Amino acid sequence: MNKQVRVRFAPSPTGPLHIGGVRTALYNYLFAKKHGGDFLLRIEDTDQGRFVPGAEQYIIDSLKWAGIMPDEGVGIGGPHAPYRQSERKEIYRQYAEQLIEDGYAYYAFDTSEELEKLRKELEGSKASNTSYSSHVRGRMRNSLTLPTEEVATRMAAGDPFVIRLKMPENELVKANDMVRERIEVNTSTLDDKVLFKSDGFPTYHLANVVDDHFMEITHVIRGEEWLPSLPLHVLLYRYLGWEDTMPEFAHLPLLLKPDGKGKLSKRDGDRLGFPVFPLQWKDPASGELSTGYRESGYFPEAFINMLAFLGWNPGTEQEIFSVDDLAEHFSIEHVHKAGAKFDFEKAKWFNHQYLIRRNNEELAYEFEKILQSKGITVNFEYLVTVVALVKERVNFVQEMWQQASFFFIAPESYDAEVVKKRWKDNIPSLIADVKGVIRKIEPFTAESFKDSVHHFVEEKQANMGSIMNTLRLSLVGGSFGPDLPVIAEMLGKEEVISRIEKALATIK
RNA sequence: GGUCCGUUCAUCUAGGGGUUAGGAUACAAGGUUUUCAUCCUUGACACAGGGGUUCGAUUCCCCUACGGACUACCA
Repeated sequence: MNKQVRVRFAPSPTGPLHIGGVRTALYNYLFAKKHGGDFLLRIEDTDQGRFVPGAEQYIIDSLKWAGIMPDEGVGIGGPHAPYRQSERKEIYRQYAEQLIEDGYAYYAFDTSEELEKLRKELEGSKASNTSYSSHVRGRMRNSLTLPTEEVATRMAAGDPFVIRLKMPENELVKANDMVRERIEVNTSTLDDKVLFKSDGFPTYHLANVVDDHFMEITHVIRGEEWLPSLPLHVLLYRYLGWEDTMPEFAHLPLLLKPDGKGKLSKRDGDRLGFPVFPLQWKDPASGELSTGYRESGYFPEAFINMLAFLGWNPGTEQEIFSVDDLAEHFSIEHVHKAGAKFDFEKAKWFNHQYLIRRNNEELAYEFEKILQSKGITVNFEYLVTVVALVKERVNFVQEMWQQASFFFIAPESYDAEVVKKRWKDNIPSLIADVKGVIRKIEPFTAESFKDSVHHFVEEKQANMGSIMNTLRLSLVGGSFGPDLPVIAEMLGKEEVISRIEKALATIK
């Protein structure tokens, strides 16, 4: 039975998508592409209380930026529309009711106070199962304990109720996980999960199973936080009569904090100074702004490549993969079992790798935008040459400014350390002499500049290092940058002379 | 507390009953670059611990430790 592969990414619009979510989406996408299947985006907005305006659009925009385009789903449509669970609300209740009819679920009328009381009592006891379960359901207020008439009366009166799964006692549920293989759990350790809430919405567990079934999902690839509820989901498929078409499951390792322990969170990004979101996000409630990978200068391809390697590897030593390459080589078998600590240094390295592979025109185009924002306009050909000279030295396009600003404007100041180290007492007169030599160079090229300076140094029996480095200091303002003769040629004779004069007049 | 999952260099990871335990990032040293960066070479750095099974265990099993997730009318 070679069914068409169909996978889904099903986030909740409760805030900005964090990079762990993007990775989950990515793995789903890669799996679908690898198998020629479909990747769908479903929005799980069954919790009205946690709904955050803008979060859904943020998810869509993030996926788009990352190049993870769904084949169907919210914002796209498709044969199983709608893909937003709030718009599918009417579908779920009948399945919850069906479970009750078949004896697998029941109505519960317990108030939150009663539930709170139960929780306190159970936590204080030595009970191995401290939840609403088969051990206690017999003494709670539900359709299993209440007389049939009272249940009917309550229902007719519109009393609030939930529908809970009647978790069987002492049954071994066997489930398979593509990453971890066999998982076995005794149902006595599980609880009677709420499937249908008193506000008329299903919980994740019900909605997820119903939707995955009707949307013909073949593989559920999701975060490891769902592993504990896998047995419940398996039971749900079984009780709903869908076990023969139940999808396969793969639970992905979590993304952990770079330092210390625990799941990666927004706070870590703030604390350690790196983005945890793909795109910038402004919290609608607090107005707080969080930066994103896009705004930090990451190429989406580099971001994706970096993310792909957090928990997966190709089994070879290749590390640079385009999205298409990833799709071709991806396999669940190579997903690591343990959580991955996020390594920001490696993320930067990935971006550098993509940056140096980009063609100069494209980079020049990006860099031009930054220059324009600083009020600098410059010949594009010149810019392409500058980019070619500095691209190896930066991780991000915006870093080109600090590496190349001297190509556009004369240094405003001179690196104090370099001045201290190089600008000795004999330098000003030597540099003034070099200036005279430079003035005579014709034509003014990197080659002729180099030859003239060499010749000068020999004649004066001066120290080459001190001349070149002080010239560099004069032209760029510090001890960095590409080959000095090349810089000189780019700048042109007049500019070089003027910068030397400025340095002579300014330093010390 | 309970349930489940996990544990190879600092980090991401490969491997897998017999290996000099491999690669990448970061780090260090040297070379190249008369600067810086790149680049090249080299270096240091790991199988959590204890029991088994076995001729042999880092690899398989058990226990412990540690870490994580879950334990809501949240997903």
